[in-house]
Amino acid sequence: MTQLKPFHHGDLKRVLFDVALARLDEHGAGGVTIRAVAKAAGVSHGAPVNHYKDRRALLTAIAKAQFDALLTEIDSRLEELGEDCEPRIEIVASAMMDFGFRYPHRYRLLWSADLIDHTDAELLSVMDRIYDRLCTEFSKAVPGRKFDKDTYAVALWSMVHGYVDMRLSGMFEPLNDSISGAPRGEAIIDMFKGFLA
Amino acid sequence: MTQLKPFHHGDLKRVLFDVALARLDEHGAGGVTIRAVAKAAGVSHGAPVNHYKDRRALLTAIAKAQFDALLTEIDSRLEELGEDCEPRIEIVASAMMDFGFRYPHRYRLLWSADLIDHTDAELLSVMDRIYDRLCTEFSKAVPGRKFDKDTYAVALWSMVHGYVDMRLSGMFEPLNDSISGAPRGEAIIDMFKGFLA
DNA sequence: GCTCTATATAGACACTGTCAATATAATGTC
DNA sequence: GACATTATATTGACAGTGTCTATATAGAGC
Repeated sequence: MTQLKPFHHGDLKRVLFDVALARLDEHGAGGVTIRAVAKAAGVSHGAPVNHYKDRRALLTAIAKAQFDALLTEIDSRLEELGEDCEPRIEIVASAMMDFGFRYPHRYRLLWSADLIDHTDAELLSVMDRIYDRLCTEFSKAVPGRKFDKDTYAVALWSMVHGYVDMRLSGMFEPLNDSISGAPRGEAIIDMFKGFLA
Repeated sequence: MTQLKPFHHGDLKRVLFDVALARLDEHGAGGVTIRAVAKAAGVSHGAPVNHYKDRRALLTAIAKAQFDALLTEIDSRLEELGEDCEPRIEIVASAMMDFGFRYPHRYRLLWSADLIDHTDAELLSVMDRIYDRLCTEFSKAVPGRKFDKDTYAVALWSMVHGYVDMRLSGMFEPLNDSISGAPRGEAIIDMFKGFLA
């Protein structure tokens, strides 16, 4: 029998994660404090340490889950598209962009070196897999070019990341006008694609 | 006569700025606390409020100064080069990149929406002037192209910013191997230039 | 001399992360 | 069953933080 308020929560790790993610979306990473999360989860401020050793570990876990979700989304879109070579690079790029504009605080967290641990092995692993998707598409799309596929992949990912990051800082144009920040975002991806054609 | 420790510091605003900048370079933005800066400046923790109304204002002032310095550097390099059209875009891009790799914490601060005020009029003004430099070069370099100069400017700035930002997160390759992060950075700029040729 | 303003101090408040000591629940072992 | 061990949660403390208040002093204007 589960009591109304058992001493052992049972699923606290998951609840802490969910609460932290909700607070991230609503208040930004600054709103994800150990004490606020614990309070929202209905436990004392000392409870979370049993599941996340410190705030950094909690935020890193959230970041990792976001990269996982992004990779899943990319693979899902790629699979849906089949092996038509040409538009596949756009798919990877626009999936990243869509994610950034849909979840600005989550996206910002992914690149906050002061908040998460960018040397975490699992985090690096999923980032590498995303990077591999880009490289794979480029090695198919531009076989005999001046620069190697890594340069193309780095350039495109950099461009997409830089665009999202600067837009989230209010640069170029306000975010409100379109949820996906599409017009200019699509334009620069088109431009990049055009360069390869 | 200046006493050894006069009540009125006389130049506290400047000292606070300098101390804060030094702490930023050494410890990152997290090390720039009002109390630590006040202590290093030899005043009480309540003194800074007379010169910077809160921590955000202090960090925003520092950010503004960095953009000013970057613009000055860009203009200096452009002037040195003369009106040869072709390599001027590279100059703007590499000046940004050099700044980012030389002063990682300063660069990171420029895009920390939670730490500085990106609606500050003076800040926006100097950012606009940097953006204008890019646009000017593109309007000279690519007169009759498929995309307007803003798209090129946004794309290049995004690419450069994204590359620096991700490298500062440890992405792609370690920062240690070269202070300027040059090889891949030069490659992606070359690639962009090549697209326009 | 005086007043007014700018500037600095000191203390308080409500937060924060993290650690240590303690208490309780759950699990494994006999 | 009883007992020891481990996992989990509570509570309190500590050193920080930004920011607000009340207070004190310096300097400038008259």
